[in-house]
Amino acid sequence: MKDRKIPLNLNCGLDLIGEVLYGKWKIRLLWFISQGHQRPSELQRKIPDASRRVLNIQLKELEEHDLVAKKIYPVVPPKVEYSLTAFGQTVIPVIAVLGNWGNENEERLRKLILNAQSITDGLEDEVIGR
Amino acid sequence: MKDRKIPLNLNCGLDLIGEVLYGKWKIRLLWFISQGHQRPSELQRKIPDASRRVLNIQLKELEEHDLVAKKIYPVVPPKVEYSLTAFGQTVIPVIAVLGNWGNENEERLRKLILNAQSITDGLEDEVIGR
DNA sequence: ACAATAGGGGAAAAATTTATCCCTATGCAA
DNA sequence: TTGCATAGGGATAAATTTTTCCCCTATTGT
Repeated sequence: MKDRKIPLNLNCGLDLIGEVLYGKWKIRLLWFISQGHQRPSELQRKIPDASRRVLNIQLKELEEHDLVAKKIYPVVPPKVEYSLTAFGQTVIPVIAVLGNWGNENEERLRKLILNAQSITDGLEDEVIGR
Repeated sequence: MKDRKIPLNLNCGLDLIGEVLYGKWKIRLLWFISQGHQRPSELQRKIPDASRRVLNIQLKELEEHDLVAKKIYPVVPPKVEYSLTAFGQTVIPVIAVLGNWGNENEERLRKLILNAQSITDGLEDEVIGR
């Protein structure tokens, strides 16, 4: 989150949760941390499609938003562990609800998404009274 | 959603729901439609910070993902109404969970977010005198 | 004739987010 | 000695998303 030209909306609960959860990998980071995968290298292996850099950045944002805590052990090679804060733990059930909906509708969603990707000519809009 | 250079992940439920709900205004669009605000101009008034263009685009994506249905009445001036599909209705409780968490933690989130912003923006040191 | 209305869409610019590349440091194993 | 694992960061490029600007439809009312 850099200097913004476009101001944030923080009007309602949806804006607020959006602000802390929006980010390509954040939800997954929270999820994997809640599953006990706490070290950066572990998280990287769990989320191989993300670059190391972005994971660091998003972890730092999660930390700034007090959803995760970071513990640095002063050893060499470095050792770091992330854990959920008490506050962070309260968001896990919310994430679970998201994931459940996705899982329950897995096949359908997969089809719809892939289909939408390939459609350029668009759907036939339903026209009333023609 | 144009041609992508970076492939989608559609591995788990979280990926899938992310794919259909990701978009700055989509969740709000679904929410307001579920509240009975169905016409584009109404939605625009409800979400004045979004450009008309993006709302159209995101509505079209929601339509392609079968979360909303669009009815075009062949009258002049044009009349259009969006409504949730049966499938779309199943995602409303999920959105409600998000919103509730945000509302329950409203004050805290607001502080955390504004605070994090000023960290990365670099706090202007208060200059005494000058 | 012309504005107002209600809805759309193309092109390009701006904003934002992610990815890529290269660098730091230490200790251990081959 | 080289390579690997650990963690992190700066600079820059690329990808993606959103905004801005301008144009279009067709009818009704002034």
